[in-house]
Amino acid sequence: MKEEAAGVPEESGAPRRRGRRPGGSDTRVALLEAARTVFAERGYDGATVRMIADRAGVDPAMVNHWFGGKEKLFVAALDLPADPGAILSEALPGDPDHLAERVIARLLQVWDETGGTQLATLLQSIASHEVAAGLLREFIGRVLVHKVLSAVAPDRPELRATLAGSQMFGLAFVRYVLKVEPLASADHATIIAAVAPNLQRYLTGRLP
Amino acid sequence: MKEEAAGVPEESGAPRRRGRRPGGSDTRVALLEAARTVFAERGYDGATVRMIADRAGVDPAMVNHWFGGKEKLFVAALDLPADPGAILSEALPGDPDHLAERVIARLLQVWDETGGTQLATLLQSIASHEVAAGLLREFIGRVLVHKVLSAVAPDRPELRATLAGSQMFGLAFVRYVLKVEPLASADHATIIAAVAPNLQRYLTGRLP
DNA sequence: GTCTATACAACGATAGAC
DNA sequence: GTCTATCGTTGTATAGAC
Repeated sequence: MKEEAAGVPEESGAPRRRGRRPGGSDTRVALLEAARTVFAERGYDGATVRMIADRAGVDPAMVNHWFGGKEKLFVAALDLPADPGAILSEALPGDPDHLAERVIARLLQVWDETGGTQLATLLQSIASHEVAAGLLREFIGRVLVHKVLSAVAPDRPELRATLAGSQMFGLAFVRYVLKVEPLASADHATIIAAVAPNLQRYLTGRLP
Repeated sequence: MKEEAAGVPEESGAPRRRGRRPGGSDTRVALLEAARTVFAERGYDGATVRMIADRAGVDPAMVNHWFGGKEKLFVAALDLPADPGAILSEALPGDPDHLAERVIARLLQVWDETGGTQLATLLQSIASHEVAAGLLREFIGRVLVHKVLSAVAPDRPELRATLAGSQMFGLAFVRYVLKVEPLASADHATIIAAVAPNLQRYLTGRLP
């Protein structure tokens, strides 16, 4: 507990104005951006509300005011590095036997756009937090199964989707989070040639 | 590495003795065992030094004394929930064309032994902690590459190892951490039949 | 004037260090 | 064992938009 209210040891470089800000500024958006950055750098537990508020240049209490707590802010900030549904829709048209190649190529392209850091964050968040795990579970079940597989494969779409998801999840994790060589530095062509046949088997091949 | 299995007592209900312990007992080993249990149950951040010390029946200060801090204890404790090297060695003898089946079968057996919870926390620790990520990186590079692949496949052992690792990592994560159905509840035979051909291709098949 | 976004202070909890 | 730092959260007074 702190009782030293008399002395003023605190010196902030920039005096923050109290009360409502002038019309232009938007605390909510600033918090979301800061949250994405800080969660990306430190993970869920490592990121503190105070860090995020600092980065956004606002008071920590704003997190509660706008989002209702750290966890809710996390969920709001986890607003997808790229829209997976859109990516899959793009890959669907064309030869079904080469669907896997198109999917992997597009995913690698999107993942590498930010140097993989944004994806790494998402994966770490998913791994370390129940809420994020639930989000991914829902995504795999809904988008992957009913959007892709029902269009190309008749039998066991759920099993195919989870198998395909496990391969892509593992690939993403090893490449962008764990950064194991040589996979971390391999070019897209190599990865596509290596992984596409396996993914294709999960999607449309013969399963037990 | 194996530390001597000196009579390590279970913690439950044992009254805490004071002063120097009799010759046979080993605080270091007790802490390591306690650390494995607690890290497995709560993850890295969720596990506290006090919990571990409590479980080991020793003072928290012993963690600093013997290991120099929580992180160092973690590294020391993460010396295998089940020995992957041994598992791979067991799977090596036999028809090389069915190596993947044997590996997956054995891994599933070990993973499921604890209901998957121990594996789940290990994976989460790997995902959320730099140290653990480094450990896995080293494991994939050293054990997988030089122990398995050099015995069965001549070309690109590192790439094969990382690809195989990504598939098994993804499978483990989706099944035990994310618990996505139907993969989470699928029986071993189904998973083996589904995944083994893909893993086999990474291990010994034709690669670009 | 009313409403609300804001800043500041402090709380109880807890974990790691000494 | 004790101490200290810091966490997420809450209460409250205030400044500015409407």
